Amino acid sequence: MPTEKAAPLPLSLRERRRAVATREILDAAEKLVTERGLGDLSLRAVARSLGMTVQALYHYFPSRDALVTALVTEAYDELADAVRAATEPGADDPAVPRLVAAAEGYRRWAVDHPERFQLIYGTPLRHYSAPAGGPTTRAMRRVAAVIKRALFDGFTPAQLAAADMPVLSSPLRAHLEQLSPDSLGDLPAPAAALLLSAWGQLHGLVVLEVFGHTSFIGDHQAEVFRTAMRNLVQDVHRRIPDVGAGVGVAAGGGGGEV
Amino acid sequence: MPTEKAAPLPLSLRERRRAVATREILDAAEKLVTERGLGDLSLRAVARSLGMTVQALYHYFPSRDALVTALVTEAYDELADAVRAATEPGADDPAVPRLVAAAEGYRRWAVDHPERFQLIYGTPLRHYSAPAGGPTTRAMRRVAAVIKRALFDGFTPAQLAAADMPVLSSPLRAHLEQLSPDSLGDLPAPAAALLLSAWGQLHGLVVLEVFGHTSFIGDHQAEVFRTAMRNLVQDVHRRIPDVGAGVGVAAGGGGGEV
DNA sequence: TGGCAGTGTGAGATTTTTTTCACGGCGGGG
DNA sequence: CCCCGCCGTGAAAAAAATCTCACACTGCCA
Repeated sequence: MPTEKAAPLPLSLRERRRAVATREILDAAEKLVTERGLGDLSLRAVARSLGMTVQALYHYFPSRDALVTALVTEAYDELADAVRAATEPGADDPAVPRLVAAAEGYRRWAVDHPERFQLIYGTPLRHYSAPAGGPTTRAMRRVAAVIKRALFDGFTPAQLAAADMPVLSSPLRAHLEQLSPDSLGDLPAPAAALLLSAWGQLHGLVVLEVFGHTSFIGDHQAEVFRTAMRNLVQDVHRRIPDVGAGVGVAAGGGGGEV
Repeated sequence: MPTEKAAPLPLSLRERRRAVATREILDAAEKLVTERGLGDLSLRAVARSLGMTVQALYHYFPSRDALVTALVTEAYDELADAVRAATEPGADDPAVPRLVAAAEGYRRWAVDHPERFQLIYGTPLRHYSAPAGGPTTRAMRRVAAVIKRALFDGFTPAQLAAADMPVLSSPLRAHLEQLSPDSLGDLPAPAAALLLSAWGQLHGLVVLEVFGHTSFIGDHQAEVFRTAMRNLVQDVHRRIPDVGAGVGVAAGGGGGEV
């Protein structure tokens, strides 16, 4: 519930009841999705599972798509929170690099909520497309921001600017550096490209697992993922120079400090 | 059409017509998917676009799911063919590493056929799940096999066995090496893990792009992808020792073999 | 040449979906 | 205190989906 903060506004009782009801509807929808699967998501089903009639829901959501949009947004937010929580200090073994912790938080949430992950990163709903520039887009960026922090916190802008990356074309450099600062705009172009690359690897393995394309690995998914992420950290550190004080980078050359 | 090979069997004319009709149905379905989107895929729609009635289709496919399975299988096969073709010698600039060529073939097919890619790697169809161990599974493995060849052809088993990877648990090693040889069973465990990692990165970037999560990159998707893949090749080569010629790790600088 | 299998149509049963409209009760704010 | 608005139900419109059953034509195989 990241949406309740410092709001001691004199909420009318009416509004409180409305908020509660809305919350119940969303919870029912999420429960329905996790239990019966994405294919059975419909206003009717949600209403049934609440013991209400379909028409009542229209007092809370103007259309089915609005409900879906709310669900998608919440899923993004929960994913972002999960990753953030996983990277918080003391959350885990401090010997684990931040990026690995973040990646495992990402994967953990995905395998714990496969349907909702598919809701976000698949396209499982007929005739639904997220409103352009809507809340889902913003929530999406929030996830990216969390990953960005997990990847780059602890590095100086100078280090990032000197990342060892192939030469990028100047149009691309310009485009990347002109983006909104709350997405990737505050990064030097090579660092932005590096982030995309890392996110790609992270996301790719999770997607393959959640969508069942690596089932032949059996019970060892977690271990495979972890080794891949350790390698990723190594590779990233090899590309970011150690000007001045290198903290975590000892891990880079060594790979040793298991 | 990878399914027609050395089959001068005395096909009955009846059977020929049947084959043609089946082919037409599949083509119509694919056209429909690419033009109207995945949400509108249904037997009725396919029938309409062929000027036939729904019931006739049941003479060719016993159910909607059977048709979908055929579509999925064909999509896998086409993807595999596209990757294979991209890696064939002379297909492209020989200075481009094989893995990069394969990756770009993979991406190319995905962005050229986004709906069919989503059909494979998303879950866009209500109440459809592929038959376990069915043709889709085999077609899936074919894709993996092509990528495996693109990654590892040119390396000796000794090199692969000596890949610089974190220590894998012995259960995992055992599991990986006991897999069927036509998937990953013929690889040393570290190489198998490396393949999964590389496939993950490759797939992840493509998925993010095709599903619209990196639209902020605009027209530069291809360039971002290409640099990421070049880095991937570098990283892979850094992990596979160059027994004999000592070029390997110098490649850190030597991404230069452009 | 005779019959049957293959191929198509017509009609329909059944289910499900989203969404709108009209109406009733209850409670809270002016 | 009273009225307006919120919240819920009942009924129904409109559309679309899969799949079955009975029937007709046609051309191929024996």
